[in-house]
Amino acid sequence: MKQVVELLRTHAIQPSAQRVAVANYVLVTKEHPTAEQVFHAVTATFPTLSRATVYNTLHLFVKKGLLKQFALTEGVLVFDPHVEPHHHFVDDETGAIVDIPWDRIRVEGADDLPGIDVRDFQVVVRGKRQRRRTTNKAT
Amino acid sequence: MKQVVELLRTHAIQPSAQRVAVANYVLVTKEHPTAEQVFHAVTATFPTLSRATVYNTLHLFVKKGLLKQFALTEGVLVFDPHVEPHHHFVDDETGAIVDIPWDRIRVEGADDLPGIDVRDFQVVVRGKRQRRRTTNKAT
DNA sequence: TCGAAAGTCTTGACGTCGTCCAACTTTGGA
DNA sequence: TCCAAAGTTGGACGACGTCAAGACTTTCGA
Repeated sequence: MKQVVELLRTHAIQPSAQRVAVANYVLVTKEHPTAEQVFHAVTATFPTLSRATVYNTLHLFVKKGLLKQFALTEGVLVFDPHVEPHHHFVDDETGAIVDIPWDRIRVEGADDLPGIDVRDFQVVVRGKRQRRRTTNKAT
Repeated sequence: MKQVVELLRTHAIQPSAQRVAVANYVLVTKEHPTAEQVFHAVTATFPTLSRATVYNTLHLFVKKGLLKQFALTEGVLVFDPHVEPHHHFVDDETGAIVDIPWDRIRVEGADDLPGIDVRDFQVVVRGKRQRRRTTNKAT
């Protein structure tokens, strides 16, 4: 709680009650929530929060570097508090998005493309999870 | 466009007038149009074509393997008649999507992830195009 | 030729996602 | 305290996409 306020301040963001509420959800989650998921999750405990404020706040956080924004699945933006470079796996069956550590995949040549100033890149892997072995958690 | 009719037939698709009209745009373009762009482009010459038919037709083409579908930029699906594996570059400034040949980037380890049946993967590169000399590169 | 069945298309309603704007409230500095 | 700036709200709006019902077409057998 306190550390979120500090975090906002160090990023030159006024820690209003609404922003702290959004931050406490979206900066802590391990999921990759959509804006609507953030809206529903936060209004559960902060009912007067408006949709516009959620969108304003998320965009502000992106601009300030607290979040990254992706469009990996069908037509909705997701937000990711994990801002260091990493790759993503998208489960075809559920749409779930899972982080893949940067070192797990080696990429050569992506930052050296003619005529392009590369800002960043990532590998997007699609497929399905194997449920048979390798799980100690039954679904 | 006889060859489009043939192409549809060989993919077990009834070549109705509407489908041929959509195919003549979306299977020929080098762009990565959204469904709405397809709708507007095709209705320009086929005014009675309905939105639902465009969506139905695009999904049918995807199911039959004539198109691929991506969600790379802000919240809209794009369709790509280039169905062989390749990578993509997204221009931050314009949102334009450009194909990158598969051989241009080498990726190791993406198809060997524990617990995942990989269907396909691609590298998504973001940045901006160099228009002239890049002296004034801020950030 | 006729009629039925299957396939295809259209209309219009609907839901979601996201933006915009004008009005209101809160904050912080002088 | 007062005022301006910053932040928030609700509602309207538009883009995107889906769905169901009915109409229209094509096919095909009798």
